[in-house]
Amino acid sequence: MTTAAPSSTRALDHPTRAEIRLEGVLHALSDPMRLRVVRQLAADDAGLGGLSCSQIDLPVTKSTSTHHFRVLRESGVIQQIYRGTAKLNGLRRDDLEALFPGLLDTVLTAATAQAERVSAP
Amino acid sequence: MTTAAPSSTRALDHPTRAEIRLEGVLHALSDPMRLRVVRQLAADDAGLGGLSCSQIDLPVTKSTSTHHFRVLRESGVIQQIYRGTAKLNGLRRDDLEALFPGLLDTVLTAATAQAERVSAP
DNA sequence: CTCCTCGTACGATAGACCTCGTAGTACGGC
DNA sequence: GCCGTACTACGAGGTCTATCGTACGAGGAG
Repeated sequence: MTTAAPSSTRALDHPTRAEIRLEGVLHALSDPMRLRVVRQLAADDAGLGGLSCSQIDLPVTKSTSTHHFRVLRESGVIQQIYRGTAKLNGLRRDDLEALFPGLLDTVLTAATAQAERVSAP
Repeated sequence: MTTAAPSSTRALDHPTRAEIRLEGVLHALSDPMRLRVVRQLAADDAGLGGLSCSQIDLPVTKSTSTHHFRVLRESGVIQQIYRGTAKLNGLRRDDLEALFPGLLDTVLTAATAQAERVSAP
């Protein structure tokens, strides 16, 4: 069938706040590619409301990107909304902060520190 | 044996502080069993200097326990020292705090919060 | 309308991971 | 010296993951 999909607004499945699990979040963040995504989203976070998938630079194919975005979404780390042909991604800061206070910022700070440490002379 | 193994003090391979990677730590903490180990070690941390493997209660076989302890050690989360026939485990709080300030405590707090949330009525 | 871009779905593959069981080594007690 | 305890090593099974390639639907640009 082509199936009667309500095409007005394609909706995506997100876990509710209560469904977000710490192990899932940690697992999502433990992959270098996904950590990279989260860092880029965090950098943008202050200025805008979301980045499209293609705005985020990853050294993998599109299929793999889609996979990582899905893992991030299903673990509750990011939120995805369709906007025309693009899909906007944003961190679920409020939910994460309510569930695990300070976790996201601590991980982001740690990631930045490590990046500087690794690339340091 | 024939091989001259210095049996005086069996040494275990630990990563140096500089070798500890954030992704490795997050991955180590993203497994429920290992998170459980870390929580028990943290609970003991104030009182003693280490718990033997068998003092930590895990619903898996010993082989599996050994595996998880190894992952925790090789990722730099815990330190292991032989003491006679037992092996004492302790968190590497200083190293983790130096590399990723606040990370361990934030995760431990989050784990406790989630445990209460899940088992709550 | 036609095309082009954005992202998805599906299948495939190779590697990692969690779990276990059995056999083996190191150390302390008798 | 002999045995029991504590943990390890090795191998195996089953599942999950990361990556890719190709083919497809949805929406804007011309």
